[in-house]
Amino acid sequence: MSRIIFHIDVNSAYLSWEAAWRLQHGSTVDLRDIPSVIGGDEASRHGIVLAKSIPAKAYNVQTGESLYAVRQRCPNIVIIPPRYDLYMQCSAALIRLLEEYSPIIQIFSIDECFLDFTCMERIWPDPVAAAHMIKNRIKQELGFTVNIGISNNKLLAKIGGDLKKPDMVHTLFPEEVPEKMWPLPVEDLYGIGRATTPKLHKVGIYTIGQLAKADLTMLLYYFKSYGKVMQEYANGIENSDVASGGQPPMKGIGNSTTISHDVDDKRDAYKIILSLVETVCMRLRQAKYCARLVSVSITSNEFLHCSHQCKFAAATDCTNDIYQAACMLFDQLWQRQKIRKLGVRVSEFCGNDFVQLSLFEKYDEKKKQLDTTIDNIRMKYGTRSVFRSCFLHSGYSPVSGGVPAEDYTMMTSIL
DNA sequence: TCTGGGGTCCTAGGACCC
DNA sequence: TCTGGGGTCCTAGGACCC
Repeated sequence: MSRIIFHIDVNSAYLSWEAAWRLQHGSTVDLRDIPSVIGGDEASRHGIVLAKSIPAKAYNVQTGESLYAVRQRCPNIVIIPPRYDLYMQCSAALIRLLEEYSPIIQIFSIDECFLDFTCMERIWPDPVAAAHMIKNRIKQELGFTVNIGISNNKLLAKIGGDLKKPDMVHTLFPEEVPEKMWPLPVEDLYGIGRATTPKLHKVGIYTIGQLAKADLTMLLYYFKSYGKVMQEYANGIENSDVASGGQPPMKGIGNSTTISHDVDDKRDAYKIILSLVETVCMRLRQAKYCARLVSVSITSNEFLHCSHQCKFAAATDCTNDIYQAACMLFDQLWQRQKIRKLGVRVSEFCGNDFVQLSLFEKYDEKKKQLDTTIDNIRMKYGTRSVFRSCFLHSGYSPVSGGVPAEDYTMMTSIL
């Protein structure tokens, strides 16, 4: 039996949520009606566009573009700082509403999800009418608009939902693919990004239709096994389930930060690394994992990127152990280049409910207790309530990097 | 480009082993 | 040694997504 899959996507999510909040709190201006963006703080070198209004789109404002460049073209642009806690709440409210329509929902990112509508046809025989009803309820009750794409699989539902925005319902069933999807530029296909697009152009493929009908031997020659996947996608072939059974286990936890000024002093770098390790380890312990692999990455002021990793003999969740490892990795990696951004990431998880005693290290119950105590204090009184003295008057934050909220997981790259 | 931060997956090349 | 072939693991980097 063929399935009915919805893809629900909040239009310009961050901006819509901020706009809706402001209207609900007495503002007379709807940010969605004027050239506006959600953007980071330029003074601390976080100045990029995170979301844009449709009037801003008329100035060709791109997500990820620098605010400086945007202001050159559009001097009257309104720039609003991001508020992630608001976005979490809006996202959660959206999911709660959608749960009234199907128990099978896959949260794909903070502003996107898939909903399996297959068995709902008895209650709502017309899925398109149901999608309109859902869309309109979201608009009325939550104050923001969504696009809903409908098809038999997640890939087509997602591409269909993107056809025309905002506040629209689209179908993209397999029989509609030649007419609705094949004329689109090839970069509109899920999985085709900045690097692959020019390569496809080079072999004469500009539209999804051309990719769908291209010679497979040629695709395999230029793109290896990915050539086959791309061609299947271009033909609308994809059959993964809407994965609603809880979130898939996390594979890694990482935090990184762009520093407000270039760093060329090792002691400064160590402080930033510690602040990142603090966040990473708190999240690690919260998830009840221990990690075996630690990796450190550096982005230079020239945007050159490098990374280095090492493995523990036994997995750990101890801030101090991971900090020591990260510093060693940094020493081995750093060639005295000016540092713009630093990152710390841990992976290769196992449960933390037992202690793997290494042959050569002594298990230290005190270290464990220290971490647990600090976690508890921070949970109760805030992340900045306890911190290491080296941060006093250092100008660096004792804890850096964001902590995604519990009830929302990042997307996975497999649909 | 005055270019963020959080993820996942894939691949090439080298080391090592049989 | 004028040096086979294949498997596995590890590492760094790159591609993609939101």
